[in-house]
Amino acid sequence: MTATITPLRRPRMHDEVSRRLGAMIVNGEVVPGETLPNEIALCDLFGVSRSVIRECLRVLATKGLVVARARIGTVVQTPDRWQMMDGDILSWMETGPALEQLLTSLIETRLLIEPEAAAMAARRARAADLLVIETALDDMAATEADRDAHLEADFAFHAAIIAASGNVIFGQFLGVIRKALIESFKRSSRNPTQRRDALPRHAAVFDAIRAKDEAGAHAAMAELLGEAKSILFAEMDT
Amino acid sequence: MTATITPLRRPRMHDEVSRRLGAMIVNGEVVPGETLPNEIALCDLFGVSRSVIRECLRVLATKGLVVARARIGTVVQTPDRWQMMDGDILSWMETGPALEQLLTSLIETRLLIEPEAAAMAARRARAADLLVIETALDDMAATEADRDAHLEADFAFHAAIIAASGNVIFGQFLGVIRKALIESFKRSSRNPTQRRDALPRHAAVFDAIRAKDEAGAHAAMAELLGEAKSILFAEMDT
DNA sequence: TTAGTCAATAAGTCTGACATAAATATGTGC
DNA sequence: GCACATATTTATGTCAGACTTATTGACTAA
Repeated sequence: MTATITPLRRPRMHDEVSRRLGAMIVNGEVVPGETLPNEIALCDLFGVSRSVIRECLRVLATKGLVVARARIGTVVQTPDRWQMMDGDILSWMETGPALEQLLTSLIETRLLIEPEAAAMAARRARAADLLVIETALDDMAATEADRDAHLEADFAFHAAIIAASGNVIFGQFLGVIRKALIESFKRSSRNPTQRRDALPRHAAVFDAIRAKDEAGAHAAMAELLGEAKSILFAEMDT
Repeated sequence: MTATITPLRRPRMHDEVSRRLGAMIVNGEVVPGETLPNEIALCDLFGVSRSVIRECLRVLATKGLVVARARIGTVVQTPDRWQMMDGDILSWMETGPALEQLLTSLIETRLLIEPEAAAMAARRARAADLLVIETALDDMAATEADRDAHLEADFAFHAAIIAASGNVIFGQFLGVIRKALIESFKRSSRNPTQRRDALPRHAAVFDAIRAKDEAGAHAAMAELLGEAKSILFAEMDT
């Protein structure tokens, strides 16, 4: 029995159509500046009603991929307007330079944010925060046999530290990072690499936070991520 | 003639309804876990058709504010699912603890990201990148009389450095930061404070980048933002 | 030229119907 | 009386077709 079970929502037409249309855009099959076929034409193309098409276009517009204007049509936007922090855009991207740039940017940002979050946690963490972090650490130790559950506990550890940092923006990141890692593992169709000394490295971060050692927490997290970084880059090169 | 004129799109019903419904959610008038009135009831409440209501709910769902489930209804999500990097959520929030926490988080993140971006720009910037930064700097000098244009050039300066860093995620931030600052100025209904020595400080950042002095660029940007930070906090206290 | 008018087009809105998923109620056999 | 299967209810999801409105580009008159 796997540890994490996704709620498994039923398929909705507009989700599928959004995915396909969105993928066409983020993969450059439709160039920015270009206008999509009009709504009626899209109905014919996808074989769905106009309601479905319109809801898709609303979704894509909310993600910044397109803008709809009367009489003009729905025009594709330049990538700088895309909401990259939305996990969907990431998962719609096919392997290629654009995805690689996005992943590299995400990793760079993570390397910047998480050590700082650990330092902030060391400064601000309350007893309850520490307990959540420690629980995640215990879960990691207890689930070394079950890869999925172990990975889940690993994420929970990082999430707990970021939560303890008190910065709500940092939390948004981890969500995207998580999706990026899962996507990355899915594509390379092999299980996440797990180093033997991962656990003590995680524990080192926790110890520093508990000791309110800001610099130590920063360094320990940087150390931990340096490892994660090389692993992900190895995945990407596959 | 002001420098920046917004395109001035026509009003769309579902934009207005999204704004109102979204504001109700982000301001806690509807508690996470609670289900909204069903679509028919919302039609009556807002006096619009179901198409409009449905497109709104799709927008709010895309922003992570709600999730729609058959038979259950549309249920409000907890804030950790909200796409905080979306500028709308920020601008829908009324003054209060939640907004203040979000702004504080954004500023903390900015203080972390921009100096790093400057350092990366110092390492990676090509001639074309430097030219864009320098042009923005010249614009700042040339528009000291016109506040709007000056602020615009200021943003362009930061945007150019972030673009030169080559990190696409950093760019997403500046978009939100920009909205946050504009909102902040709008609410306090006074013009952005501008220090007399702002220009030389900006120039110092550019000089360090041009000289490929990573540490210097980092420090100069941190210095510049330390100032910006105190200004924004002063605005918030008003 | 310039300004005003008009037709064409695509998004935006409205209406009403039916399909489908899921929680609740109802019934049936043991 | 209990467990399991079935029906009902209720909300979202989808469909169809009509009408409205904004915007452009072409046409026309001063």
